[in-house]
Amino acid sequence: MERPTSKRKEREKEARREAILDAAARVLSVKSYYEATLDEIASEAELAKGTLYNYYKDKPALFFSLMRRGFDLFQRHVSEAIVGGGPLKDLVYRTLKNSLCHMAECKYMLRVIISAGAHLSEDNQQELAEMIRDELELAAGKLAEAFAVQPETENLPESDRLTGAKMLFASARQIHIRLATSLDNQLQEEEIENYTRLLVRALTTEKPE
Amino acid sequence: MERPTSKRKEREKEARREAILDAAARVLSVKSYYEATLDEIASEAELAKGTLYNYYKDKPALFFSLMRRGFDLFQRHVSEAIVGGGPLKDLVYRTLKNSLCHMAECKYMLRVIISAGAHLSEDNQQELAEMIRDELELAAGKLAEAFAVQPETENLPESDRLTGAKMLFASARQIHIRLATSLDNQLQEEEIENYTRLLVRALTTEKPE
Amino acid sequence: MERPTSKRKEREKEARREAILDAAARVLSVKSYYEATLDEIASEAELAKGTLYNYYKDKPALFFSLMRRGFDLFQRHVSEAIVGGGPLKDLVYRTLKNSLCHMAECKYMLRVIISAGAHLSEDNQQELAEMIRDELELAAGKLAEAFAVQPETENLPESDRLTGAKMLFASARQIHIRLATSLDNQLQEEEIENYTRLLVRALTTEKPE
Amino acid sequence: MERPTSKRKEREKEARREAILDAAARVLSVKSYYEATLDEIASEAELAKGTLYNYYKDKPALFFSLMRRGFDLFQRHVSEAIVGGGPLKDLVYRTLKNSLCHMAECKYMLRVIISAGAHLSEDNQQELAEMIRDELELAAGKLAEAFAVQPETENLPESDRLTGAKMLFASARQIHIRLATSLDNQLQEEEIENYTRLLVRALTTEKPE
DNA sequence: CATGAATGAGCATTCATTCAT
DNA sequence: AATGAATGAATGCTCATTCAT
Repeated sequence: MERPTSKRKEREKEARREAILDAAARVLSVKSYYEATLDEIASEAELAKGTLYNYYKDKPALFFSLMRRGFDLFQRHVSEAIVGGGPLKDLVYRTLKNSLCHMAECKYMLRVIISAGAHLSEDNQQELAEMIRDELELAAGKLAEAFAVQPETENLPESDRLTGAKMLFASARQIHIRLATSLDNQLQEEEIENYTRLLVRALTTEKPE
Repeated sequence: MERPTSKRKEREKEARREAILDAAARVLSVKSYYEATLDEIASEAELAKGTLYNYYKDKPALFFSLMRRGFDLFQRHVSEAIVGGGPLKDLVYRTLKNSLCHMAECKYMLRVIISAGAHLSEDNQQELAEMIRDELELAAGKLAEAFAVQPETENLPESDRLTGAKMLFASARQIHIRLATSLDNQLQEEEIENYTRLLVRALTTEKPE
Repeated sequence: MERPTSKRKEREKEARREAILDAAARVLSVKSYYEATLDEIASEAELAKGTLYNYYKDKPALFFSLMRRGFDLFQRHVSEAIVGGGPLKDLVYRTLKNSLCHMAECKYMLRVIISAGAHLSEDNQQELAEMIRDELELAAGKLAEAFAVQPETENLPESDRLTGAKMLFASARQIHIRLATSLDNQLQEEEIENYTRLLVRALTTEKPE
Repeated sequence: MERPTSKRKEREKEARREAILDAAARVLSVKSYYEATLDEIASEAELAKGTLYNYYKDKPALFFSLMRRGFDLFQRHVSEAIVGGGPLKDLVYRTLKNSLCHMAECKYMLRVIISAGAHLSEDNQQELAEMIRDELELAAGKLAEAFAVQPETENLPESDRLTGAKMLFASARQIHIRLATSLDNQLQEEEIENYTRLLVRALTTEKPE
C-alpha cells in the first residue's frame, strides 16, 4: 500500500493540472490560440510561467489536453441526449440543444480548433484534425444507433441515419455561429425548432401505405 | 475631363492590387494566416515588401480584400447553381457541388476565417464575423427564393425554405472538412448524394394524397 | 555595367557586416559566447537587434564569420613571419611572436572556440572542430615548408619539421595562456626567447663532424 | 570525544559528495557545462535536485570541486611518470603518455575549462585561471626536477628544463585535441613518438667534447 | 511610386535556485 | 537530511510596419 502523502500529492498534482486547464479555458474564451500567451494563462492560474512547464511540456500539449477534455464533455452531452429516449423529434431536439449547450460552455474549443492550426507542428496538426474527425464520427455513430431503434427511422438505410446524424451536428454548428454573431438569445429556440423540424422530416420515410 | 494617363494609371493600380491578391491567395492555399508572412507574399508577387503598403494599409486589410473577393466568387457559384433550373433534387445537388467546388478553389478562405481571428483588432473581428454571416444569409436567401418556385417546396413555410438552405450550406462545410481530412476523393460523390437525398426529403412535405 | 547605386549599396552592406563583426569582437573580448547576448552586440553596433538578422541568419552564423575572419588573419600573420627570411632562430622567433600577437588581437577567438562548443548544433560543432584543425594544419604545413629551405633543418625528415611546427604553435598558446593569467608583459619576451631556444634545438640535427 | 554516529555521518556525507562528483563527471563526459543541467546530474546521481544544494552551494562550486579532483589526478599521473626512472627519452615518453591518458580519462576537465568560463562570476573565472596556471607550474616544476637528475639534462640551465617541461605539456594538449578531432587512434603512438623525439632533442645540449 | 534596410515589441522556453513539507 | 514543486529572470528569434533614398 502506498504512503498516504503519496496519494495526496498525486491528487494535488491532478487538481493543479485541472486548474491550469481551467485558466486556459477562461483565457481562450476571449482570445485566440496566439493571443493567449502563456504569461496570461499563468497569471490567470495564479502561477509562475515556469510552473506550467511542470505540467505540460509545451503550449501545444496544454491545448491538446484542453481539447481532449472538451471532447470528452461533448461525448457526454451527446450520450445524455440519447439516453433520454422518447420520440424522434425529442431526440433530435435534445441532441441539438445539448450540442449548442456544449459549444457555449466550451467556446474555447472552436477557438482553438479554429486558430491553433497555424503554428502547430505538422504532426500536431494531423493529430488535431484526426481527433476532430474521430470525435465527430464517434458521436454521429452513437446517434445513428439511437435512430436505429426509433420506429420512424428503423427502416432507413444505415447510411441515411449516419448522414442525418452528421447533418444534425453541422446544423448545430451553424446555429451556434449564427447566434454567436447576433447575440440574440431569443432566436435560438426558434432556430432549434426550425432545424429540428427539417431534420425529423429528412429522417422520416414516408409511411408506405 | 481626366488626362488619359490618369485613367491608365488607375487601371494599372487596380491590376497591381489584383496581382497582390493573387499572390496572397497562392501563399494562403498552403499556409495559415500566421505562416503567411508579408515577406513571402511580396516575393510571390515579385514586389518589395514595402510596396504592399502602397496598396493595402496593413496585413488585415489585405486579407479582408481577399475574403471580399472570395465571397463574391461564392455568390456567383451559388447563383450559377440556382439558374440551372430543373427539379429540386438537381437544384440541391448542384448547389452542394458548387459550394464544395468553391471551398476547394478558395481553400484560403477557410484558412483565413479559421486562422485570422487571432491578431485582428476587435473591430476587424466583428467585421469579419458580420461579413461571414451576411454572405451566408444572402446566399441562403437566394436559394430559398429558388425553393419558392419549385413545385415540391412552394408550399413550405418561408422559414423552412430558409432553414433548409442554411442546412445545405452547413452540410457542404461538413463534407468539405471531412474530405479535407480523409483525402479520399472517391467518397465525395457518395457523400454529396447522401446529403442531397436527406436535404430533399427535409424540404419535401408529404404530398397530401 | 552596373548602376552606381548598386555598387555603393553593396559596399555599404559589406561595411555593415564588418561593423557587426567588429562589435561582436569587442563584446567577445570580455565575454564568453553565452554571455555575449545579441542584445549587447546589437547595442555595441548601435543597431537594433532585428537588424543583425538581416546580416547573419543566427547567432552561430555570426560567430562562425568571426572565426573565419580571425583565422584568415592568423594565416596572414604566419605567412608574414615566414617571408621574413633569415636564420632559423629568427624564423622561429618571429612566428612565435606573430602568433602571440594574433592571439592578443583576436582574444575573442580563444573565447569562442572555448565557449561556443556548448550550444552549437551537432553539425556546427563538427564544422568548428574541423575548421580549427584544418587551419592549424595549414599553418603548420606552411611553416614546415619554410623549415625545408633552412640549412639547419633541410636534412630533417619531413615529419620532424611538421611536428616542430605544431610544437611551435602549441608553445605559443601555452605562453599566451600563461601571460593572459599573469598579465606581466615583461615576462613575455623572456618566455619567447626560452621557447625559441628549445624549439631551434629540437629542430637542429647535430652537425655530423 | 565525538559520538561514533557523528563519524559515520561524516563519512557518509563525504561519500555522497563523491557520488555527486562521479555523476557530474559522467554527465560532463558527453555534455558541456551548459548542457549539463543540475536536473540531469541529480538524476544521474539518483538524488533530488534540491539535495545537491546540501553538498555544493551552487553550480560553479560543484564544478570547481570536480576540477580540483581532476587536477589532483593529473598530478598523480605526472608523479607516476616521473618515478619510473630510466633514460630521458623514456621519461619524456611516459609523461606525454600519462598526460594524454589523463586527458582521455578526464575529458570533462577540458570541457569544463573550455565551456565554464561563461557563467562563472568574475572571481570564479580568476580563480579557475589561477588554478589551471598553478597546477601546470606545479607539474612542470616536478618534471624539471626530474630533468635535473638526468645525465643529458643536468647541465642545462634551470629555465630550459622548465620551458621544456611546459613545452611537453603543451605538446600533449596539442596531440589530444588533434586526436579528439580525427578519432584515428592508430596515429596517437606515432604522434607521441614524433613529439618525444623533438622534445628530447630540445632538451639535449650537444655534449661539448 | 518602388524599394528593402532598420526597427523593436513580443513570446515560448529553459534552468539555477529556493523553500515548505 | 531529502525532496521536488514553484519560481521568474533571461534570451534568441520573428515579422509587421516605417521611412529614407
